[in-house]
Amino acid sequence: MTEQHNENIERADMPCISKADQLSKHITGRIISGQWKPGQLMASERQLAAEFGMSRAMVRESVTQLVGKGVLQSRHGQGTRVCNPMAHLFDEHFGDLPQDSYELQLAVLEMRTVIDGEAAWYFCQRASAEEMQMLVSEFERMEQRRHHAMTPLERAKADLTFHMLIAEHCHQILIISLAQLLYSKFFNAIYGVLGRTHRRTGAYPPHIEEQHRNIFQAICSRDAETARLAAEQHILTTRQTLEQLEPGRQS
Amino acid sequence: MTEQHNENIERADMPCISKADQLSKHITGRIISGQWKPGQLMASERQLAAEFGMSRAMVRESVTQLVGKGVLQSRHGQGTRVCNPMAHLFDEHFGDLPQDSYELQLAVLEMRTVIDGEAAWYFCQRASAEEMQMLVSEFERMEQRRHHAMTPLERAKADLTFHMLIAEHCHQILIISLAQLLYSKFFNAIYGVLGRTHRRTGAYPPHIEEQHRNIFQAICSRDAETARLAAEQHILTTRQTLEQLEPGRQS
DNA sequence: GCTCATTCCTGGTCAGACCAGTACGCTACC
DNA sequence: GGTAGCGTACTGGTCTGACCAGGAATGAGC
Repeated sequence: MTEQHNENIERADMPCISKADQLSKHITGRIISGQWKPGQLMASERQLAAEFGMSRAMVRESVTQLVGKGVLQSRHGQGTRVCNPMAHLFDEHFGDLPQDSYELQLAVLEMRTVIDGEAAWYFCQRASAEEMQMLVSEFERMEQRRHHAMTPLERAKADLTFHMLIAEHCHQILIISLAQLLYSKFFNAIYGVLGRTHRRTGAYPPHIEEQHRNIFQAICSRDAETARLAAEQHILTTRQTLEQLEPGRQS
Repeated sequence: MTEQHNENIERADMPCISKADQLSKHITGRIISGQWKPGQLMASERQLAAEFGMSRAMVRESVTQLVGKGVLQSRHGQGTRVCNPMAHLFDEHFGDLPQDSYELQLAVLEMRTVIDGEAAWYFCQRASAEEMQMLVSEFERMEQRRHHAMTPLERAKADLTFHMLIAEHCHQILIISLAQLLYSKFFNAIYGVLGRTHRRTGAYPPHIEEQHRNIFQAICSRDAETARLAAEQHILTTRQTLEQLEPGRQS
């Protein structure tokens, strides 16, 4: 019986699946599962060949397939990277928007509400112990630098690091992809508000650190729902800060 | 000046174009130009490698790319074929239509008007001397068998051969692709009328041979416009034959 | 502290071999 | 004469090991 079954399965599956195809599926799986992230440098062809017990020729064939599909991108002398599957759509729709438009900043905050909330939620559910430890270390580093004088750009980069660390390790391909695109393409739209607040008040918005700590603590206790709420609240407060900076434009 | 130009061209083009990519473009070009037809078996990887002066590995990489794009299809032990670029669309829209429906037969004749007309036109313009000679030979063979008794199926196949010979060598990828699909998918819809006429009258529609000769002679003199008209007239008369077979359904 | 050359790693390319399907022609049997 | 069976000569699939060329990191020399 069992043998019969196996035979059928083999008959149905084997005839068309070459080794290269198998590898392609495996790689795609790793990407979809978030194990390999967009932008990440893959292991070299030689390493992959060793890891999967096949020749480099087969790895190359598989990589060629995936490059053709826009999943991977290889560069001579540099390596092969995972492409961001959302990049194309993102560029298409948000191509060359002016970064300083008020409406764009609101729209970006709208998106951040979803992305940062989900990122915190998935991080709680899926991050490994090592990844959690990375977050702890990063947070401690931020706390230490808390009272040092920082330029708006430094401050923005520190904030970016915190949020991206959560997103990058949330093991959810969609969130990772979108977070990368949002934070890189709209860096100015996101962090311009920091500079403007600093210029007017001589300090950064006061809620940031406390809310970061709220997110951090919820994540530390793996409380996904609380983490999501804390992340959403963080964006909400940021929105209020933005609205106070542009008082005439509130609806 | 010229050197400068070359440099610029190289700078713009070279950096990203690998040998495999070059071959892919070359192969695609041959297909688009009608030099390699859909369904045709390509030269083997070893032959291509020799022809293009590169290693088989590069040919394989190129073929892998094109298989990924659905341009080629390779089968172990058999070879690599050019795919019909219209097959997907065609299947999508005309999936499992009943072959005997009157409306379908009319629709198919409508399409044949365009396809056979254009095929004849392009054949006049683009066929090589060898291809013209092939048509002459085929036509002479048909003339010889003219008075032999033929079953409807044999008769249909002879007709198919004549029309496909023109289409296959018209050097127009779109026409070749569509003709292949139309004549293979709708063989019954196209040639059912032959059998029915034969059953009712004991003979085949009398106009066919004369009109084939008209098409043939126009093509022989490379008179593209006349050839197109002759082909269109052929389909028109076939349509009238069909309508006479189904007298109650004329609109 | 910066520049430049070395070095190592990457993908790109090649040659040659063998395995595993498929097609085709030949042979031998019915 | 026709057909089943077999062998051969192809095809793509896979492996090995080598070398070239581009990029990045490192360290020596200025």
